[in-house]
Amino acid sequence: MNAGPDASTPSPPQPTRPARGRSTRQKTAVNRALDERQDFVSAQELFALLKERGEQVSLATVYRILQQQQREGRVDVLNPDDGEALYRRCAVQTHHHHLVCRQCGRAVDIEAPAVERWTARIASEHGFTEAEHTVEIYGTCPDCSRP
Amino acid sequence: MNAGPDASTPSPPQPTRPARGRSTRQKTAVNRALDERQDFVSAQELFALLKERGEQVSLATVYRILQQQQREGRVDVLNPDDGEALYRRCAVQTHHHHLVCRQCGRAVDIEAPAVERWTARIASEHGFTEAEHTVEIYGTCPDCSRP
DNA sequence: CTACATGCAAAGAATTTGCAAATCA
DNA sequence: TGATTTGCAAATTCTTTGCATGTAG
Repeated sequence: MNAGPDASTPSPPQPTRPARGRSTRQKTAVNRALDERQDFVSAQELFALLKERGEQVSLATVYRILQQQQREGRVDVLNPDDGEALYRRCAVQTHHHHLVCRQCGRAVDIEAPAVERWTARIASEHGFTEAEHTVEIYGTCPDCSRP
Repeated sequence: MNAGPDASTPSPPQPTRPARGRSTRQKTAVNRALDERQDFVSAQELFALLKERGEQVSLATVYRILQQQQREGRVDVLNPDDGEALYRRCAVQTHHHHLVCRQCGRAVDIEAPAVERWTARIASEHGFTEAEHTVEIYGTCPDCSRP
């Protein structure tokens, strides 16, 4: 997507694209859950969470809403090795990375212009074009490592 | 990129465990294919490739061999967004990253001590322990971008 | 009213697993 | 021989889709 990591771009005053489509009970519920729990969660977890809470939203709809928001750039997505995608409503809308807790999904947004520049340089040095990159750090957060 | 014998490296943590288990026709075939085609391929592609070539190996076995080698640290695995894991026999056995062509799977090994240090620092600054990271660069290689 | 949203169940895909038969050492 | 390996098919998981019905605007 982002072909030229341009860290020097001044934060554009265009935060969240206005939510598309109609406003429905389901979207509201999903959004509320995402806003409250600002940790990475899987679609299935989110679904369980909503159900537990009494909200009636089908799993398919959760997936649909999630991918719609992904398209709109309103949620960040992670693809860990274990085959379950993780979603999160991020504070920052600009390109950034994450330091994620494996246990609870809690995450810290990381911005690192130096890394952006580095990846761009590596790619161009090897003649690769349209470079994108993936940089995520996984660990155990202070709370979860406390015995 | 340069992964050559580094005499100055302090005793490297024994990465290449001797191939385990028995040697079989199937393992030989899979290994040969992996060694020849040193690009990232999915299990399914590898399976098709072997079949095409006349080698008789079942898909399940390809998966089993691949995950065994992964455990042994003999292949690197990538988890792109599109849900298919990609495997590759790497020249380097030490920790490194990749610059991968989206089209053909061709990859360049990248070593970047600075990035390693950076991720470790970020994690510890936030009190995260047992930090690991994912750093991959995707792009279009010179050959594939040629019209 | 009518295009978009949702629910449900079925479909898909990638990967794993149970188990009997084949095979390497 | 005897423990591994393999093949095959069935099972699992996460995710997507088809279609009839519901509903926001």
